[in-house]
Amino acid sequence: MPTRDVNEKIADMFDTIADVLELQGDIPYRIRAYRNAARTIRDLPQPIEEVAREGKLEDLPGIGKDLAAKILEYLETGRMSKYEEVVSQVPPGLIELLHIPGLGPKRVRLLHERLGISDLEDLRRALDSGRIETLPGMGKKTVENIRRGLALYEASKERMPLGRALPIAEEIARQIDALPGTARVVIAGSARRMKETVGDIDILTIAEDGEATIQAFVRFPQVRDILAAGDTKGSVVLHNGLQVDLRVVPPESYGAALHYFTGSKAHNIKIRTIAREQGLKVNEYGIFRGEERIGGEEEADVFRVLGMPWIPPEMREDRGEIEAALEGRLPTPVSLDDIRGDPHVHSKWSDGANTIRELAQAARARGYEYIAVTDHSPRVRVAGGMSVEKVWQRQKEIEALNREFDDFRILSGAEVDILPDGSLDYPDEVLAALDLVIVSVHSGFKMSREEMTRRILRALENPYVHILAHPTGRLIGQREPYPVDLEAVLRRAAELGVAVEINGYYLRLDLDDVNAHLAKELGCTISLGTDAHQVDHLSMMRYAVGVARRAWLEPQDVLNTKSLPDLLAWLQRRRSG
DNA sequence: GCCGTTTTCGGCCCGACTGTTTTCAGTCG
Repeated sequence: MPTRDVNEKIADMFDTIADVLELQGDIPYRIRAYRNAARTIRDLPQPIEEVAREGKLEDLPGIGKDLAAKILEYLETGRMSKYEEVVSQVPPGLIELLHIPGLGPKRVRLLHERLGISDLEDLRRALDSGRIETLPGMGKKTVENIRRGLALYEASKERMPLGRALPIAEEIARQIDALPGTARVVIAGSARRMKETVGDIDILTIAEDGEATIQAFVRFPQVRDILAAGDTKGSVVLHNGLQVDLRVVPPESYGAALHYFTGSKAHNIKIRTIAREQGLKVNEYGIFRGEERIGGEEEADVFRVLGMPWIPPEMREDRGEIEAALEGRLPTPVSLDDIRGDPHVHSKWSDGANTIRELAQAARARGYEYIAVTDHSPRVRVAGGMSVEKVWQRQKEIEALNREFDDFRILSGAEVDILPDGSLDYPDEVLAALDLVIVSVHSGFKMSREEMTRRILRALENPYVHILAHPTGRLIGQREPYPVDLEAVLRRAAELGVAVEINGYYLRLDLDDVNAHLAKELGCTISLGTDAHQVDHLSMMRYAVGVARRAWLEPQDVLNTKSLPDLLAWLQRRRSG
């Protein structure tokens, strides 16, 4: 069975080939070609084997005759001779050194050729012995930078989940905003694009006195190390290890700089290429025709001069958004304002921290029309799963609460465990009495791909099921997705009218952006749920929306953009049909 | 190595910062 694991594998091989070619001083354009191809394959929603089978490898952007042949070779033989050839030419540990900030191909090569440094351990020893300073072009400061780069690399091998990093960034932005002379402040970079993890935080500001702003910034209490502090740029590492860069930009360049520092890099490259074709130049200072500045104060200027509408940051990954914008078919992605309720919330009846009343009040205060309280079923013992008896008791409480509200509705729901054989953890008569039934896998992850697929497919067949939650079970930075033929699951869900979830809990974000896009293409309805276990978690809806926007989902693709009457009709549809 | 209503060769995004350079190389975003 083809899987996207193979995509990852081939993308990694191409990236490694690019690394080695860099070390060998090959021409930059060939190196870039490998990197572009790696990115294309990594972002591909379907297994590359399918593309290969249809003979469409060369239709993929950045894949030509040569790379298509290499992919085919790997798919057919399990090996790629170019990869094996280049990898055998360098010591295995040398490639990793390229990933240390401050070390590029030239310096790694110098270290290797002159000092015999071949891996992290060699580098650490050479730093301690002071030998590196004897090399040409390696002064004390460069060596010190490499030392810091090594520490940074080891400390931050893992990127920080967006749900941790964004609140930290927002707090720092607030502190900058409170400084005297700050006119504007905005978070840019991958955090603005709502990428599921971020490597560092980029913040832009317009300030009267750049130097004073930077000096204040590097003295914020969260700061552990100051990496740079000039009059337009400051760079720090916080106590939690997160790197934050602050840039002071002039008002006339604000929009151009915001676009530039939001990225992604691939998106920016394509924008600049298109600008060049039109005889324009786009950089972080503005948009220029010859010497003449024709825009740059607002971000929309960048897109307008190139003849396209403003593209939402979450879509700027060079996954076709620029072409879509130019052709006037850029979707308007779902936004937080479109969300009318939260269909996945836990109360004290299972492992939630708050009462149903507290959850309802918090949801109502957010402007929602409804929530579904979806406590766990008994099998999930660690989560205080509800016995059938408790389901009936809870039902009474919900009915009583609903009589108190005339502009808000609590739906009685459950997150029902999918047992290893694919049956559900409540009998049908209980499911039938619930307004909204979520199903999900919480245990028995270690089955084969075929068994897991069969298990989930069987659960979907139950006519009382409305939503499949966190369909891959992954936890960012903690647990890989369980093996499953996700495409088969999504296909069947679309046929049966079962919605699939983008779980907004910051460690889940499951489905992810690529799979959520695939789900849309296959015709699935998608439910954005927070899986909140306390009232504060209701705010994680913004992460679910972020993933949805990265997946190009529009309001009509999303279950909980429906009004309460429309939602109730949708919930009834499968049961009555 | 890819790509093409400026096509099959000759391009390929581009500026800043840092350190060590005496005019610029290496790295980064």
